[in-house]
Amino acid sequence: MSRMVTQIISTMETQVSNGPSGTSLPNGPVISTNGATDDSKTNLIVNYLPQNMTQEEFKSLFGSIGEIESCKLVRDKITGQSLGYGFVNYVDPNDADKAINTLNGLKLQTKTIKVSYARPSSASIRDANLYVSGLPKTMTQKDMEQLFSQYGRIITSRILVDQVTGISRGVGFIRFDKRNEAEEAIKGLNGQKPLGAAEPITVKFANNPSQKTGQALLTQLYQTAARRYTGPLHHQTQRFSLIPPFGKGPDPNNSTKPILDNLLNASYGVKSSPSLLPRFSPITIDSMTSLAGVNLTGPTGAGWCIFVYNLSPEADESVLWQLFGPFGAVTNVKVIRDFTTNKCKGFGFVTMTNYDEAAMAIASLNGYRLGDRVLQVSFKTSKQHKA
DNA sequence: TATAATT
Repeated sequence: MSRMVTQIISTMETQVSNGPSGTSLPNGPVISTNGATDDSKTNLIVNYLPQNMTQEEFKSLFGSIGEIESCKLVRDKITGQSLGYGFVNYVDPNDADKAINTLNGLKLQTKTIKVSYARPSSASIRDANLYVSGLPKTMTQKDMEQLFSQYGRIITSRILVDQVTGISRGVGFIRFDKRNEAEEAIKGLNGQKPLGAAEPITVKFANNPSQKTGQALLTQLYQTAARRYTGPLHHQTQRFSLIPPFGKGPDPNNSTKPILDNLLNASYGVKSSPSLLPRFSPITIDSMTSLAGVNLTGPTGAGWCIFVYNLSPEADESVLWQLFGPFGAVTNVKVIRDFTTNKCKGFGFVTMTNYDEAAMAIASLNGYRLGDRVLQVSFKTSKQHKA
């Protein structure tokens, strides 16, 4: 089980822009002559969202750009689990454009989200994802795209690499715009040797990632349950009580602990965080919070409120998302602005769901140099509240 | 030899 956690595969992906089609208007919803609304310039698809991100967090993140007409985090119909992508339809096409420019590539926990225009929904674009294996280890993502591009428009491509060495694992994925393009690629390339390759490649339709093995689903259950608990870290394993499918010995608590430790450590999101981060140390975090957090407001409803001081007058919400997003679930960010000038008054607030992630963010970002300023970051206290 | 891309 713990092996599955360490098996996270690092990948590279081309960011393909799905440009909106049709003529462009400066503002407002586009109404075609038949009365149907054309949302091609306002509707976005967001991919590679963290597994634990909620609909509320999703809305909060994209709502910080502009007024949203509608948004939806897509979930598995049966399990209710996030499928890792969603849609945001803005009122104003300019905000959709702004969202792509400011949020595409944003790092959230272990993910780098992708924000692009949604293609018009249709049956012809479904099931157009191919799984490719037996690729020469020297073949790059560009090489692979070049090979497949003769069969149609490529939406995404990816070659899986060993996380430690960075060397290609010889397998990858190609998503075409249309299913029939994917079919043609299979006909043309399955069993063929790429230019100069020793072995033929296998090209077939990819399995649907939502069709998981029982064990993978159980892992996911554990992750979800573990992240929901927001107490101090050293209490986490002893308070945790999801046992039956995992316990092999007479004391399921003991046999479960190492698994949980792995899952919890994997959930800190430290790996993808800025290089300035110190190594994770539960003792440091705990002593810091117990000494400095005398007047902690605590997890009031939504989560743990963090006070961020010494932001520049130009700071905006996206800065706070970028700073705190890598550490875990962020439910809300707010930059406090002067009423008349609309400039940041030098501080803001961030709400995070989980105590351990909030503590990690504070430990890492307090004293962080942002431009020519040094940030002060702490749990919000009642004293600061009055100020 | 397996990633969360169409509501």
